[in-house]
Order: sequence, then structure tokens, then C-alpha cells
Amino acid sequence: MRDDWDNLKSVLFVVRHGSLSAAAKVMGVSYTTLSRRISAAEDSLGTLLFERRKDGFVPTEAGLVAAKHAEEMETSEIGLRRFLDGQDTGLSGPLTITAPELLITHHLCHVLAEYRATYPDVDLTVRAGNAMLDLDRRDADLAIRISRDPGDDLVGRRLAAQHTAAFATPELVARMRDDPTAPVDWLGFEFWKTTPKDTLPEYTNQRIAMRFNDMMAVVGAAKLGLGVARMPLFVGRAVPELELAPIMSPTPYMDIWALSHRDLKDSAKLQAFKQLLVAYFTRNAHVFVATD
Amino acid sequence: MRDDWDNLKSVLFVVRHGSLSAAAKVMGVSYTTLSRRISAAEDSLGTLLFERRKDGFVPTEAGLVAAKHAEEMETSEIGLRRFLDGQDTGLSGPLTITAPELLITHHLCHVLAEYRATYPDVDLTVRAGNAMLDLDRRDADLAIRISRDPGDDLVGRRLAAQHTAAFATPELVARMRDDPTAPVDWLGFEFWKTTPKDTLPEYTNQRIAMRFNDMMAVVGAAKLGLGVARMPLFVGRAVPELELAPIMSPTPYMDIWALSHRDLKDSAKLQAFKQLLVAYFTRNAHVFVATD
DNA sequence: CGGGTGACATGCAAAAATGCATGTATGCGT
DNA sequence: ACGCATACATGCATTTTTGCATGTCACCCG
Repeated sequence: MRDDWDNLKSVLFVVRHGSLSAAAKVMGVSYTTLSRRISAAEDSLGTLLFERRKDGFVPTEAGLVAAKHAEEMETSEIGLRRFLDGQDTGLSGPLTITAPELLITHHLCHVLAEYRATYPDVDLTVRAGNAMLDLDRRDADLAIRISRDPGDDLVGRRLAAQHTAAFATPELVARMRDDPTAPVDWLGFEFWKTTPKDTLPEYTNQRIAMRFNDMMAVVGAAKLGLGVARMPLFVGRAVPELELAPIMSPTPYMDIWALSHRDLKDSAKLQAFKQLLVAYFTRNAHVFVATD
Repeated sequence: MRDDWDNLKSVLFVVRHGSLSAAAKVMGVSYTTLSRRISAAEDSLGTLLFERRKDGFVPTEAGLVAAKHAEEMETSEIGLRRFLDGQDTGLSGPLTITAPELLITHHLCHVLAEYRATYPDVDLTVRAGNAMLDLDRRDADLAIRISRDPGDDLVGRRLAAQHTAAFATPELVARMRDDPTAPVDWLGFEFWKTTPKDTLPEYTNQRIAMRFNDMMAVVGAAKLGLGVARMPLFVGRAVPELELAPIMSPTPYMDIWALSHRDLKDSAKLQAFKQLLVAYFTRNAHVFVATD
């Protein structure tokens, strides 16, 4: 009866991380402790939860079920913490933001600096990446994303409209302008089936030279003159080695959104960040779209 | 990060039982420990959960929210335990049954005796009462009830159909038979608005003499000849001092059901009990209905 | 095949949580 | 007003939990 719930938490973490040692590291205890907690949980539930194999603890069927229920418990706990943090009107403590790498590098860094200077007591964590971090599970307090996907409990705020366009080195651009019928090498993404469809009709000789799964890689290749690349306007404009390629006009692309959890709408820390964020994007709206 | 979940459990119990001391008794720890766990929880959540008043710990708004979430966690834990117990094919360990007092007194006691003799290793608990014990929350593994209310996750098995009828002492019955127009005193229930509607038309002079909230009390009053009482056939027939009163014919009443949780459908202990139960009610079906 | 790594078992000493005893405040019934 | 019960605070000794050190086994890699 005594240490029941924490033991279930241990079961969850061992199942989730695959071994005592790995779970122990994450939980900040020794695996010895975990081993004993697992045994205690098994006693309490009257069931074997893990097989002790030479190569580690392997969850039994019952162990998986236990982990599933423990996960529900974790969800409740996370929900509680989020709610309480949402009530927090103080401007100190942790705050986690996630955003695409490129947006951080070129723009968010300014907002971060300003926020840091204004609210030095907030302990700010920034997670770069497009990964679908789970705002419900509290992987982050605020997510900045291209393309809106408002989960049930999320609130979204549109930060900016944006355009994409084609970019290349000045040499390539000059060549393309001189002879539209010359071959055009695209630097594309893995998922591209064909060359972009919204190019100007006079460019009759297009092909995909290489495919990437990462925008930074595309930018690198473009800088070396390996081809022309399609990217958000704000990306291309931030790379001095590249300029707009005439093969296509800037076209509207998905908006940039800030998403956060409903429960956090009263969090002072978060709202302060959002305010700076919106101000920045308002000031710099022109960077993301073609004004001409 | 260390003892988080158990601390939340402590918060739940203190909120639920109103004081450190009361919660401590239920949890089997000292209130000193609870006091410290509460403080730990408050540190971990960064919020005050209880006001320390002279007359005890009073939960704050945040404390109530925390308890609500902890209750969700408890629900998950109970669900886990129920599931695992459901997988249990052993015929030993705890099993809890609930049923109306009268049904236990007159009938279930036989089933209990038989079960006890057949499976002596099962640790059987019987909770008498019509109270709506919560099968989801594991207040009991099996509930025998008049009137079916199949909750979402419950499975029901009809045990018997039953009739109700009017009963009274032989003296009263004789008098009623002699002169249907003489005043008939009913022993009724609190919620009765009028005398029963399905009585024979020749009894023209009926009134409610007394109201009760308990069937046993009604039976007691009826035995003293204070009036005629309506009750399930199986109840009246089991009281030697009473006999069927001619004022009404036996009428169908709500069936008797056995309800249990879906997860327990493979529990050997429970299924064995159900088997004896069904057999008993099948054998004794005639006791619950009027066959003539 | 040896060296390195990861995963776990186990015994023992250190650290932490717990319970007990004692003390204060409040209310209740007579 | 007095004894009695409830509710909690706090210091200290004890029990429990934890971590560390050491040892085993299996695996991977050059």
C-alpha cells in the first residue's frame, strides 16, 4: 500500500526505455532502485511484469498493460502540472518553446534575445525541429509551426503569411535568365514526385537533380551552385549567396502559426513571450512575403 | 522528481477524508508522514495545496484540482488491478460481493455457504446494502441488484423474475377477507404518494398508516399486525408470521440481476461464484414468482 | 581473441523517510 | 470551568530506501 504509485511509474519508465539502466538515467535514480521498485510493484499486483532475461528486462503481457495504465496516470499528472503552471502569474521558472530550425536561426533568435533581456528570471528552453512535439504531453509550452494543426485542446495564433520562391546562386540565375530553354537542375525533397508545377512556362527543360530530406541540406547544395531550390522566402533572403531565381514567382505558402495549450492561456511567462513574438512578426511581415 | 505520484495520492486522500489524521488512518501511515508528503507535493507543483487552519487542512482551489487529477490516476490504477485480477485463473484470494440485505438473509446465504465449502481458499467479503456501490471503482466484484442498470463497462446476467404482493398477519388477512369495505392500513415507503394502484376494486377503504425507508422495518411492523405491506414475494414467503393478503394479486416486479465488470469475465473466482448463483436461482425460481 | 560496453545481481554503508513522543490550539459537552 | 477529543507542529530515534562498489554474463567490433 505504501509506495504503489511510484512503483507503477517505474514500470512505465522501464517499459518505455527498454531497460532498467536507461530508465534509471532518465528518472535520476540508480537501476538498483528501479529493480527493487519493479519487484515491489509485482508483489503489489500479484503478477510478473517483466521477464528477467540475460539481455535485460522484457515486459510481459501484464507489464505492458500496467505500463498502459501508468501512462494514463502520467497523462493526468501532466495535465495537473500544466493546469497549475497555467495559473502561474509569475515571470520566472521554466518555459519551453519549439520551432523549425530555420525560423530560429534567422528570426526567433531575436525574439529570444529580447525575451531573455526583458524577463531574465525565466528559464527558457528552445527545442529546434519540425518534430511533432506533443503539446498535450508537455513536450513544449509553445510550438511555432508551418501549417496549422490545431489539436483539440490547442489554441493557435497566426504569426505571418509567407511565400515560397526559387533561389539559386547569381551565376545560375544569370544563366537561367539568358536561356530559359537550357536545362534547369532542381534541388528537391524526397517526397517530390515531379518538378514544381507553378513555374513559368518558358522554362521548358526542368529536372530533379538531387533529393534531400532537410532544408538546411538543400540550402547548402544551392549555395554550391548545384541547382535551383524552392524554399520559403525568408530562408532564401537570409542566405547572401543566393538570390531569387526567375523561374517562378513567389507563391503563397502555409502560414506561420504559434500553438499552445488552452490551459496555459493565463500563464504570464507564455503570454509575455507570445506578445514579443507577435510584435516581431508584425514588424517583419514583409520578410515573409513578396511585396512587389 | 522522486516521490511524486505517491505524494499526489496523499493529496487525494487528505482532500477526500478532510483531515491529515483521517486520511492517515485510511492509508495506514502517520499523519506526520502525510503532512510531509503534502509539503513535498506542494514544493513539486510550486503551489499551495492546503491552507493550514487551526481546525485542520483545508484544500485550496489548486488542492481540489490536484485531487481531481489524482482521482483520475486512481481510476487508472484501479482499472489496472481489476484487469490483472480478471486474468487470474486461480481460485484463491479476495472476492467481494454486494447484494440487498434481504436477499442475502433469505437466499444468498445458501450460495455463500456452498461457495465457501467448495472454494475454501477464496477470501470472500459480502457487503449488504442497496447502496450503489461502484463496480468501476472496485467497491465490489459482483453486485446482485433489483433493477438492472448496466453501466458502460458492466455485464449483466438475469438471475430471476419476481413478483411483489401484499402480506399481513393471518388475523388481518382474515378480517380483510371477511369485510373488504373495512379500513385497510398500509405500511408504505417514504416515497409512496398514494396507496398501491393495482389492488382489487372491492377494497374501497385504503389508507397509508405509516411510512418507512427500510424494508426490514416494514416487515417488523407487519409482523406486529400494524397493517398490510407490499413486498417482494420471496420476502413475504420467508416470514412465517405473514401470509399473502387478498387485497392484490401478485404482480411482476423488477428482475433480479447479477452485475460485474467486463474485465472480470475471465476471473475464475468470480465465474465460479456466478455459476453457483445461477444454479441456485434456477433451482429456486418458483420462490420469486407466483406460480398459480 | 581481447577489450570495451551494456545489462543486471548482490552486499553493505549512507541517506532519507517514517513513526513516536511531546506540546499547542480549538471546540464540545457537562 | 474542566476534562476530553480532534487536529496539527516539531524534535529525535529508528526503520526503510537508496546508491555505490563489486562481480557475472552476454554481445559487439576490429
